[in-house]
Amino acid sequence: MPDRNPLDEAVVERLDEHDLRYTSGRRLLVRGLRSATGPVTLPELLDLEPDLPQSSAYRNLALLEEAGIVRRLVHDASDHARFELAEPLTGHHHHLICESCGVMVDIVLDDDIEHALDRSLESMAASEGFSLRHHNIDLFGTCADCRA
Amino acid sequence: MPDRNPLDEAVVERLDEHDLRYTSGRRLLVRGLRSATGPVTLPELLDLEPDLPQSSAYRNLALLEEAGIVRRLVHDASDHARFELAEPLTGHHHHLICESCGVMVDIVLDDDIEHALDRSLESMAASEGFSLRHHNIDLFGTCADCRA
DNA sequence: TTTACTGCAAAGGGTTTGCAACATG
DNA sequence: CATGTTGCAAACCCTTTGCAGTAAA
Repeated sequence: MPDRNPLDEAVVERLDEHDLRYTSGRRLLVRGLRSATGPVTLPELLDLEPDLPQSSAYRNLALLEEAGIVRRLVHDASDHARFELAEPLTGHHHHLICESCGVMVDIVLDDDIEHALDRSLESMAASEGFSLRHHNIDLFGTCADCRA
Repeated sequence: MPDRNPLDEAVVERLDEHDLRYTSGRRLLVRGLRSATGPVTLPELLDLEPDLPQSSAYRNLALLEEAGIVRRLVHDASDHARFELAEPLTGHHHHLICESCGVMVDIVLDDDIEHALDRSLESMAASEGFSLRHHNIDLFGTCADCRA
């Protein structure tokens, strides 16, 4: 098995834990997701990797999500779900979303803001009786192209 | 028209601006949304207000959204969209979501955290060429009932 | 009385699944 | 070879819409 890189290693490890094989279709999915600059819809993914049949792509994205390799997102303005590689493989980040064209871009906040926020969110959750697992921040606005 | 309260006044004002009437079905929707402790799905709303027919409820929620009275949310874990009264009528807030049962609860953050965050998010957006309109924070965890 | 609105039933459309053939380890 | 996986096509299910009748201002 040539061409192994750190991301593939991590993917294979998670696949093994779930008795899943790293088939050619799953390789294409991972390659397509990695080549994107943010979460992509299924049509966008099929456009990046045209050899993927739709039903297998959906089926494998669901399996990869269960294995902790993929994260599925839904965004109010789009009919399609969006997919990205999971944070353990890519690092904690948030999303900037253009309300005009729907494009989604990854962003990373300063550590000190993240920490201050974590503390505040933790206490809010506790006061409602929740145990907190993680948080999302979505920023909505208009991208440079759509304002041009 | 008796029984007007401040919320109804604000609703009527927005309806008028959009040439929409405050019909009995729309009153039931607003009453149902107001009685909930967080965003609700359509089945939940029909359960709160059983006299609402499904198609009219969906149709009116869409119109009320256009009029700035209702906000529609989609949440990864649920097949159904969720609806709440829009922030101009209720105030800025975020959501705490139970990953086990799907329930959504409104929360309000401290002003100083909101302001620090606003500044940070604004500069992130600007560095990507976006003009920022608003932000969402979703907290995911497990509610007290589901941990019991 | 004009125009918006209602509710039923049927269609729409992204996503999921049954099944028989195929690949992987 | 035993078991996971594929891809087509059909089903699913939340949501939307056409239409003929009704209610609001």
